[in-house]
Amino acid sequence: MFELLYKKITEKIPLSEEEFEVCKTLFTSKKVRKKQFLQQEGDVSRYQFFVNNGLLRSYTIDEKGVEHILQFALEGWWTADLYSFFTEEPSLFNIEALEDSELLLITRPSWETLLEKLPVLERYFRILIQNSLIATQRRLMESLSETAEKKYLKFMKMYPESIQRVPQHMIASYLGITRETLSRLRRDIASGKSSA
Amino acid sequence: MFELLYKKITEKIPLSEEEFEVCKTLFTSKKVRKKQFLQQEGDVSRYQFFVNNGLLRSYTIDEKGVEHILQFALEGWWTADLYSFFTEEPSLFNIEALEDSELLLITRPSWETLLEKLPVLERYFRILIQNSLIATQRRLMESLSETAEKKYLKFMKMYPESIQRVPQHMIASYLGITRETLSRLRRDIASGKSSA
DNA sequence: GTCCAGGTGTGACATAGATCAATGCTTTTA
DNA sequence: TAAAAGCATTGATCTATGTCACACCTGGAC
Repeated sequence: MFELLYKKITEKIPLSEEEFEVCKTLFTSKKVRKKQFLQQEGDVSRYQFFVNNGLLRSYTIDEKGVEHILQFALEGWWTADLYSFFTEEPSLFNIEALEDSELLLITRPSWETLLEKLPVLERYFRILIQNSLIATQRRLMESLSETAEKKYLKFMKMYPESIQRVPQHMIASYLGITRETLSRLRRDIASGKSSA
Repeated sequence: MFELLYKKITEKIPLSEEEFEVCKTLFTSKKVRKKQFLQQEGDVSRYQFFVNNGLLRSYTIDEKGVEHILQFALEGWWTADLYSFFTEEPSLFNIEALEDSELLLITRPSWETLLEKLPVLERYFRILIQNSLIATQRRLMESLSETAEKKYLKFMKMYPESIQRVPQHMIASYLGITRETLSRLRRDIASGKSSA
């Protein structure tokens, strides 16, 4: 149940098994089925989610009804709406299981307790968030400077596993293009007509 | 020299003046003139910068020679290329003063020392980076879903001070549009022809 | 087995924003 | 105080990508 989380934490910081026992008391586990929602737009975000196995996505819906995917979360990843989780303002994001998944959940009060009891985890979370910031900044710069095709090729390189497990129209939504455009540029890449 | 930094830190976490003395020994200060570079693409990023006063920008240049601005940094803000700073890989970013500025600089070794001596700062940096991540995620979602005009109007609301101090073509570059498009949409907004 | 929802592909057309080119400010610099 | 550099604006035109509409395929639900 907690092996993956322990592994992930100790990849970044040293933590004894005894210390880790505290974690076990503060998380709850949850199984969800494909298509199940963990959080919906308008709710206050009550949990941070750690994915033991399965696959989640978080996304917003704009005024025109178009979905925009912020993040896919695979095994070993965290996901949450940090803004809503910390401010208790209603969330703009939906979080949905794309596959049957097993998750670890932590509430805000438990999270505070966790950091009080194991202040060394401040460092773990700092590193985690820092890597997430670096990746998001890169994605932002690419979304401003690259063509649709280059963004797709980079995505394929960066997340080959997601390409297999996620429907194309969601990858399009993650990249900020329409499914039609993605379909066409895939055809061009396959036929060698593209710049790739 | 250090008042603003002390103020900013104690806004987020408690820190006595005695503890803060450690900081004073680990930062160096630097004055730069408008247009001066603090870091150039290809360099390994040696410092994190805290802006005491003045204004910096960090940006990349794509293959076509177009600039894309990642961040403006006003008084009280931090800026750095975190990826290069931590991995010692060459940076993709240029950091340049847009006004004469006074900065505090910290090197990687000093930063490590700082966190060893004052582990409570892990929390400060975690909160800082977390807020930066939340803002960057929002900017990314907006860049994928909003029109040029809406992005500009939101920018005006969010950073009215930057609008005054930064040339328009740089705001355009931050928003991911051309200076011509920004000029035109400003005209439309002013004349009331826009949706605003 | 049949039906239907979810997913993908593709053609015809529309459009937001980019590109190119020229003009006239204003500010810096020498 | 003149020249140069930086900046904003505007018109004409181009283009990558979006929009709309429809066809086809597949796998699970019944």
